Formats: sequence, structure tokens, C-alpha cells
Amino acid sequence: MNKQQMTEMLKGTLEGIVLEILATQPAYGYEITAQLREQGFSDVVEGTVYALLVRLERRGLVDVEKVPSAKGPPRKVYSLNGRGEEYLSGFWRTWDFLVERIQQLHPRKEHPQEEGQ
Amino acid sequence: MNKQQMTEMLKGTLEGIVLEILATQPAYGYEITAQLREQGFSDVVEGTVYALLVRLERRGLVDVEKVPSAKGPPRKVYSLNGRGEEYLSGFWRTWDFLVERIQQLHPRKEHPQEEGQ
DNA sequence: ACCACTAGCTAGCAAGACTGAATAGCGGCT
DNA sequence: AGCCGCTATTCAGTCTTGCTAGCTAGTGGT
Repeated sequence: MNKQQMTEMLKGTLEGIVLEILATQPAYGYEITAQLREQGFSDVVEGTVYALLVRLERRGLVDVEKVPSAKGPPRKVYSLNGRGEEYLSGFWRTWDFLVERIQQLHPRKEHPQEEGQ
Repeated sequence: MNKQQMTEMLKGTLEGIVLEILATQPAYGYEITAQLREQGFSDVVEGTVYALLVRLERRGLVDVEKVPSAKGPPRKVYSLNGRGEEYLSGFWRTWDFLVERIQQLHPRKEHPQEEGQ
């Protein structure tokens, strides 16, 4: 997997990915990073996620709550708010549009499910 | 469609889109821009495409030929070469990986079964 | 005291798309 | 001739975003 390529592709999409994670349940930066890495985005680092979360907060898409932790410094738990949900659904509209255009240009094999049907 | 969002998403993917267009047939910048705009990427402008083509050339992924035109200055016709083909297939591997990860995170409705050819 | 793990933050860099303009060639119109 | 519109390319400067490479802070174990 070409890392440089993935880095460039993540520009603009990482934001939606993180918002989607927050749509499932509130989470804090360290946790989100770990989740991303587990889910295959193995090169995403903490610094990137923290900076992204700050931007999301500044734009009013998430709410923040400081929660003390038994194992370290207090956590900043982020949760998606109403504006965030709205923004996220717009995000997915844009993403779906892009995926469709690219699908037209470069058809991918249909997922192996349409076999006999 | 949020323009800012699309702009960010295109980072990294526009390159592959243009390479894919060149894989179909050689083309020059002005032509490619027009094609993109027709195909739904309505905000992509000439300047962006020209800069991208220069990068592709510098990286040796495309060959260039200057062709005189009856309607204006000579065209710089770009065509995908061997290295470009190789690079493009790697590009799609990365793209497919990203799409799969995102699909896991945010399942999209299955497309209404497409009549294949 | 030192280390490891958890948790957050930041300055500076690199890459890529957009803005807005300039340049150049050709044909048609007045 | 002069001007406009379409074709065609280029470029400087701006903005956003992810990465690099550190740093700070809290807790517990050796």
C-alpha cells in the first residue's frame, strides 16, 4: 500500500471518517486514533487526529467534555452535535457522488455476492 | 454539493481520475478539463489540470507530444506510458482499499443492480 | 529516579486544488 | 485595422490538510 497516495486520499475524507466514528458514540482523541489504526488506517498518527478534532470543535460540529481518567491525564471526550450530524450527511452526499463518478470512470468488479443470486 | 468538501476529497484522487482518462486515450489539458466538467466535476478548472499534468510528466508517468492545432496554440497531448500504467494500477489498489474501509464504517445502499454491458 | 503507558498539544513542512491573471493563436465581426 | 470570443497553456500566491517530530502531563511499576 503506497503511503503517500493514501495520505493524499485521506485529505478531506479523514474528517468524515472521524465524524462517522463520533456518530456511533462519543470518543476521545487517543481512542479514535487507536480505532482508526485497528480499522486499517495504520499510518494515521495522534497529532493528525488531535488537530482534526480541534478544527471540528472550532467549527461547532462537535461538543467536548473533559473527563478525568484513572490512567493518565483527563480525556477530552468529543460527541457529534446537531450541526455535526447535518454536516456529516452532507459529507456522505459528496462522498457518494465522488464514488459514483469514479465508478463510472473505472468500474470495479461487482462485490462477490451477485454470483448466482 | 459542498464545493469545499469536494475540493479536499479531490486531493489525491484527481490524479488517478486524470490518469484513468489518459488510459482510455491520449488527451491535452484543455480537453481533459472539459471532459471532467462534463462528467460531473463541474468545479475543476484549467489551472488545476495543467499543474497536475506537469507533475505527472515530471514523474515520468506520461509522455508528451506537441501537436499543432487549427483553432489555437499548439496542444500538448499527454499519453499514459508503461510506468504510468503501473502506477495507475497501484493507485486503484489504494483507492479500493480506502473505499472498502469506508464502506465498512458507513455502509451505502447497494446500487440498484446495473445491467452489465 | 527511571521507564512505560495513557493522553493531549504544537510548530513547521509538504502536497495538492483553487484564484486570478497573463500570454498566445486563430477566426469572425464591425 | 481593431476588437471580441474561443481555444490553449502557464504561473504566482493562497488555503486546507495530513504528517513529522517533538514536547508536556498523569499514573503505576521497577
